[in-house]
Amino acid sequence: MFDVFINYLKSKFILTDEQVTLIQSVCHLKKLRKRQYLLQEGDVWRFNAFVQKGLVRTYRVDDKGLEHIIQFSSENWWAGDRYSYLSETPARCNIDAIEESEIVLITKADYDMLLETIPALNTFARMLLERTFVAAQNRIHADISFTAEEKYHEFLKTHPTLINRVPQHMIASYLGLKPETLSRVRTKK
Amino acid sequence: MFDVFINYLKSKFILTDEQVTLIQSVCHLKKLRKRQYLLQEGDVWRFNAFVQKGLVRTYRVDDKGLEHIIQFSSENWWAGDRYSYLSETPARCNIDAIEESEIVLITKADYDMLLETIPALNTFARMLLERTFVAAQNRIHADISFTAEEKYHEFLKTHPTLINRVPQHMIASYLGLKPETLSRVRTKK
DNA sequence: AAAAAACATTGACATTTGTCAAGGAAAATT
DNA sequence: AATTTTCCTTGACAAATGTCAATGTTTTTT
Repeated sequence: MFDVFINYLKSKFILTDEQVTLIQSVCHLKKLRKRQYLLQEGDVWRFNAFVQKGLVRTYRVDDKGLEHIIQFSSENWWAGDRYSYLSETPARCNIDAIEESEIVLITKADYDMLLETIPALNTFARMLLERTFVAAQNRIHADISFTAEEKYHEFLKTHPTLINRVPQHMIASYLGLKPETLSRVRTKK
Repeated sequence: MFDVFINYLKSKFILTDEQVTLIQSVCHLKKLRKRQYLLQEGDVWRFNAFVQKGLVRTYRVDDKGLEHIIQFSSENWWAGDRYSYLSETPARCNIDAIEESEIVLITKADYDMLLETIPALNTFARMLLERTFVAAQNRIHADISFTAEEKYHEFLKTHPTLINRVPQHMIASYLGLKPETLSRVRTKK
């Protein structure tokens, strides 16, 4: 049931059988249909969420009703609204499924317990956060430096597997472009 | 000599006198003149750097020689190229002083030792990283969603103290705008 | 105090990107 | 298989932002 998740963890650091059992005991499986919300704006996000299968998006909606995609999370990635999680305030993000998905949820209390009990998980979690931050800074760099065309090619490089799974207008949203602009950028080359 | 740094740490968590002494024993003070490099592209970044006084910028230079500012770090903030630090590869960022500055440097080896020796520092470092990541995501959101004018007002809100210390063309660079555009945005209101 | 360098503003114009509307293709649903 | 919905593309035009050049100001250096 949590095989993908456990294998992911095992590929990152060493786990004893007891630790595996402990982790599994706090995991909850959530299945999402396409378009189903994992988190809706206004609710507090209280989990660590790992995508075992499928693809979800994290996005915000502005005053004009436009969606702006902050992140895609496919298999073996994490999803969530870290701000809501840390501050325990209502989320400004929505998360929903682009494809039918399978998510492993662990509550904050359980996750903190795991961090304390399993030192290797703690170390891994920090490394993951560090790398995630580096990726975020690279994206900022692209956002402030690149033209529409360069942004698109950067996306192809950094997310090669997503191109065929994510509708183009969502890639445009992620890049801060209008769908028409992305369409033109793509045909130009 | 490291008073500002030690007071910063003490304001974040409790430190014993021995821990203070230990920390001080691995700190190095670096004074920067205006425009002096703290890190130059191509060198490997090997430190944790805390700004005690002054103001530095982290930026990248593109093919056309244009500078794109990733981050400003003033008193009581950190600076560095985390990617270079983690991967021990040549930095793509430059860091230099906007004002005469005073930086506390701790090497990676010493910093890791501190993390292991002082559990409260470890916890604090993770919390700091988490909050920094949230801030980075908020900036991404602004970059992909806002108009030039909105970006500027967001900057006023999130960095109120920097407006009078950072030349406008650098704020423009941070926001991904041209200096002329920022100038026009400012006078329009 | 004078000279030099860096900085900000403005105008005229170019380019990029966005907007709106329409049509057709692809995918999901019935 | 038919229908509906979502998605992508295209054209004509609008708006936002960038480019270039000139000028005056401020700040830094000498």
